Amino acid sequence: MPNKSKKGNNPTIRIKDIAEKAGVSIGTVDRVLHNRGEVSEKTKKKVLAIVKELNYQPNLLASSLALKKEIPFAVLIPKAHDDDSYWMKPLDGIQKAANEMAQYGIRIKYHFFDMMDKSTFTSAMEKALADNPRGILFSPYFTNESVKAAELLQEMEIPFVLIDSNLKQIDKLSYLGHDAQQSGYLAGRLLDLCTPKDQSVAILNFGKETENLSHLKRRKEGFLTYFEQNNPNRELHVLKSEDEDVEYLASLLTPVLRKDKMPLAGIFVPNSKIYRVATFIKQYEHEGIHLIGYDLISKNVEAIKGGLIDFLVCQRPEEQGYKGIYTLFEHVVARKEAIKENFTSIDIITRENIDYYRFL
Amino acid sequence: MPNKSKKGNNPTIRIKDIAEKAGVSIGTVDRVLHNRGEVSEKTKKKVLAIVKELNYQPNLLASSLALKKEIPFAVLIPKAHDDDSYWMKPLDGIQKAANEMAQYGIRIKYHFFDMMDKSTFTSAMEKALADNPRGILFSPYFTNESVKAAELLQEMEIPFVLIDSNLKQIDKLSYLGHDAQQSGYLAGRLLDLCTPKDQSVAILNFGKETENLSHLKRRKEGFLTYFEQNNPNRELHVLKSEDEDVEYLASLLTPVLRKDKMPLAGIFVPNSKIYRVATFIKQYEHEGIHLIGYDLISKNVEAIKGGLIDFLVCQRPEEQGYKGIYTLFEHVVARKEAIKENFTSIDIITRENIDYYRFL
DNA sequence: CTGAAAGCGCTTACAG
DNA sequence: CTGAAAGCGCTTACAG
Repeated sequence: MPNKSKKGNNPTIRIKDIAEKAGVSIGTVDRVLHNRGEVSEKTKKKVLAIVKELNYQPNLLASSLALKKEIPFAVLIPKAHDDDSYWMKPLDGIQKAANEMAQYGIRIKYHFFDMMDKSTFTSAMEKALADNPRGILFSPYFTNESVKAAELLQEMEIPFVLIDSNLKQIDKLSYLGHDAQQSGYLAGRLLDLCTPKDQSVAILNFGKETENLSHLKRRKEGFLTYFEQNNPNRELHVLKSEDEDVEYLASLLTPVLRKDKMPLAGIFVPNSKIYRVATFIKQYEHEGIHLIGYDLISKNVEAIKGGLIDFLVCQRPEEQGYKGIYTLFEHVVARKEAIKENFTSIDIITRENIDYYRFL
Repeated sequence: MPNKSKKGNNPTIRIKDIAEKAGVSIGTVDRVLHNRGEVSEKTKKKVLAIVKELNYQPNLLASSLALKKEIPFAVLIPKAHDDDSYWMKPLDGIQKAANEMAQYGIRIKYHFFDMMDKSTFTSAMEKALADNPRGILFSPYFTNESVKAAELLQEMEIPFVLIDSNLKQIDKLSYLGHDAQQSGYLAGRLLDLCTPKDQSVAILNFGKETENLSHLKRRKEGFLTYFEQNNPNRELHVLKSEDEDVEYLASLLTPVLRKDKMPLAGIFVPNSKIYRVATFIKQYEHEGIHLIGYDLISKNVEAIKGGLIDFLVCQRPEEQGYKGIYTLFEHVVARKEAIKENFTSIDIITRENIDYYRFL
């Protein structure tokens, strides 16, 4: 008997329709659909054939309503030191997704680890697993520990997504984040574009950097590769600062500025610390030197609005968090395929478009 | 009696809980919640007080399931001339949203109008209204006709969102699109940044332009304002091309190139036609002139990848479509507040980040 | 191995 | 003006 649903012109197929067509009860159809066993091979085949023929699509609303059961997810990301911390941003996206999916029973348990202490990651992962989560989102900040954790998750058949940095060799549900090498390459191009070709440029790494190291390395590689390929004659300074202190920066950068010979026209910092350089530039009145850095933390926002920074490369951290949870949700609830390497856009932010840059 | 839901630690409030607390039936609670009348003032007040006290949040899943009714939306946008047309992009976003919301009963009827014929817009709007849509998304391409339509919709109390261009004076549910003026301002800044200060730049409008005119005007204003405010001494050519033909472009641009005096260093086209200039640059071997334009149509993508275009400003057309439908959905189904002027990000695309630029 | 029944939270037509 | 009941599509515990 055709379904009398008011919805749609071509009527929606319900398990009831399948049951009738197969001459079984809806309970049996459900057992087949969810592989709950206790069905003879014969009826199973029959039901599956009809499911396919009618192109049955389960009604997620009805399913979630009837299940009325929590789906626990775990999130493991670095602890944000303050409200301005980079790690607040993925968290915002995760929470937005959590709110939207609460109706479907998704419950998220957060576990924050200390970026200075590997053991906190491992113990956080243990705690997370104790809840028997149906999915995990984590940032593989400590590579070795993360690989181990990932292998364990594979064994336990718990799907997981990675954000911020990737574990290339690991088979995850999805990676959400930048192609770090390419973002460095882009930074090279931007700096090349806005500085005279006969002046030098510098890349400056902060030694006390607590961010993921493989990230920084790849950004630097990309930056250097750009100049190798496109402007090999450009003089390049590769600098490392042990300290974020302005006086220290001055002692490091002043020799390189050499206004007479090949003056320094631009500086690239492959992480969110570019605002330190901006402070130096301002205090020592070196305005005119072009600065490129990463991430929209508020000190950088201030510096870009003040005209001290030209470009900030942004990796959509909120989107990484949001899509990460969404990917888990789609996999677990809707049983959809996920994209393995879901690189987020490499966004270019200037003083002119920053006020319009937002995540949903 | 507390609810025994397995979900959540603080139990979800159901209408049943409210009914019990108020000493009425769930039918009465529903009548109050949906203002269906036929309830005494006294019980109404009592119920509303409890709703507020318990912070009741309706379960959208159950509601949609029980309603089992179509929610018709109408979409009115310009007809895409071919698959490469700009107008395919908002359509993609609209369709993505439509798919996600189909479970909730959202049904979308599309009405495409001809950008060369105002009357097709008016008749499309009439057809759209004949279906009694619960919400409308449209692009106010023809300003006068759109204002009239908007006023009619207000009268009929049909919520509507605008995409692509805005009707500032009209009270819509939401506008999704660029701040056109600011995007032109950004283009000015980018061109200024990548060209030597002692060379000239040009803005080129295509006269046969069929895109929304107010858009173009504001982009141009923004561009000119940038130079007024930041580099008033820069020589600026304001050009208008009656033809997209390369030979015509050559006759127009060659006099301006003046390699001897103040050579032309960059050209800005405030719409998607920048690829025509790229073709001219290539054919006449003027490589080295910086080009900035709009929109990721495939001819522009090709030119930016070939290194002929430096920057494309992108207005996230897919996102405009997606969020437009989502806003209608939230308003109609979830009764949420919408943001009136929801400017989309002004994205900067280069050869280096274009392959990573994607919409969900 | 299979079916009938109750229930998820909300909506609505009907009886009073 | 109000309540009891049936139903949306799916899930599950129980009886056979």
